[in-house]
Amino acid sequence: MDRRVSPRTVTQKARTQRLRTDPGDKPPRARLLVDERRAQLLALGLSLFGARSYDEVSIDELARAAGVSKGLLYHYFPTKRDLYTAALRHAAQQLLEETLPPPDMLPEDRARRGIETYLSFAERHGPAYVALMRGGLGADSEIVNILEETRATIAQRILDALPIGPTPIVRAAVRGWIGFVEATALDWLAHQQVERGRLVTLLTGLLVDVVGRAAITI
Amino acid sequence: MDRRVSPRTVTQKARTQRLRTDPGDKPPRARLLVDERRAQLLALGLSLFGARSYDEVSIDELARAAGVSKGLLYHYFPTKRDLYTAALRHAAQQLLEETLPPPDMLPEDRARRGIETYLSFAERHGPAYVALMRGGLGADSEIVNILEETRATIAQRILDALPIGPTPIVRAAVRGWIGFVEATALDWLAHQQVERGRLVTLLTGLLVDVVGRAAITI
DNA sequence: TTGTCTATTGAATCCTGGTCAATAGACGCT
DNA sequence: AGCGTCTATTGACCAGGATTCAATAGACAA
Repeated sequence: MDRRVSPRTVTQKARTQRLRTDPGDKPPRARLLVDERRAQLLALGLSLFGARSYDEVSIDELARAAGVSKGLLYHYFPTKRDLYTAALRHAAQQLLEETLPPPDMLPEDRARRGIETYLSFAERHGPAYVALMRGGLGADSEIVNILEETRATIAQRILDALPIGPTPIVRAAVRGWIGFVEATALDWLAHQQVERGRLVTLLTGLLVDVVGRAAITI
Repeated sequence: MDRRVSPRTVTQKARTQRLRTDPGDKPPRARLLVDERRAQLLALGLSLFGARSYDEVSIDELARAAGVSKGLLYHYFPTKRDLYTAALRHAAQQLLEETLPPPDMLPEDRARRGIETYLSFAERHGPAYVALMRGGLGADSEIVNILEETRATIAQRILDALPIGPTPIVRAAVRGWIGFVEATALDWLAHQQVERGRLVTLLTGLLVDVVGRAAITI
């Protein structure tokens, strides 16, 4: 990936005609603030990577959809993978922010609120949520880590609220419960066969079951 | 991907020298039966794609590892993705075969046996199992389908054994439980912090909890 | 031995990820 | 207003990996 490109022999004529291919047909360059442009590209990346798999979305397509050149994409993100990673990380951070319950709630209400806001996020950010969930499916360690760190944060919120200390099996059970939540959330997004409130009730009740079961599993 | 290649202008000299670059250094062509060759390529694909991510494994590398030409790979599988897909499908079929409990068992014992054989498969086929679960970066719909069909088959085995009819929420709960199993299986493979029998007991007990909870969730 | 079928090959082609020199937008200063 | 500076933006170019394709050789039957 660190390619040594051969020196370019640029003729005098090519030099003067560079970037001047029929300028009459092109809109003028639109220069944005760095933050604005970066945010635009992240949102677009999430949108496209949420709808199709990573290698189905080419840099060319991303550039066309954003109305910019490929070179600009590389100005902001060193590689296509970096854009993908940044977009997923952005979605993960949003998810964690939006699912953090108020600290003055009772633990039982916090769990329910957390699950409610989780499903709400999944619904409002449909493709971005799917991209995040599927991104973690890859074997690329950096991207798996984004999702695993997100899960670990959520797990820690749960463990912090438990009246018992976290044994390995309780940790594993909480991790499994998060897998349960993700599977039902994706199933729910895809099929919409269960009413949301009912799903929240199921997930909340199951958290208690899971922890209880794990605590007594010898 | 359906590329129209321009007609090749092959000189008379190039035509007679085709496939004749220093034949003294090459082993003779080894022609295999179609089934044998295909099975070889699937096993190799699973091995390599299980160890590294999809786009880290090139067609060149696959060909070299198999001791064949790139052209042969394309003779058997239309694209690199098709080889990948076929390999995953093969792993999924193996998983379903090896986790099917004997039909004359009691339902409770079937569930435990199913879970035991599932974890056993995950352990024995480590990287292949992980590849199946992770499917590749932002897995495309065909690959997601392989995994979803596998899960649906497992879910149907569970639902068939239930004394109650499957309402949408029971279906969702069973789907969630499968998510739970997968999450804990992957966690267990990665960290080995819980003894396997204990995990089996947890998962078996939780299946009862999950179904019971779903049945009463109004 | 000859003919036929097709698995196998390696060179050629193309597309996508990435590079890079030139340019133009934006701003500050005189 | 004009000039200088910085850098976002561009489009042509490049290389490697995915794919194509015409030629060849292995295997079998007559």
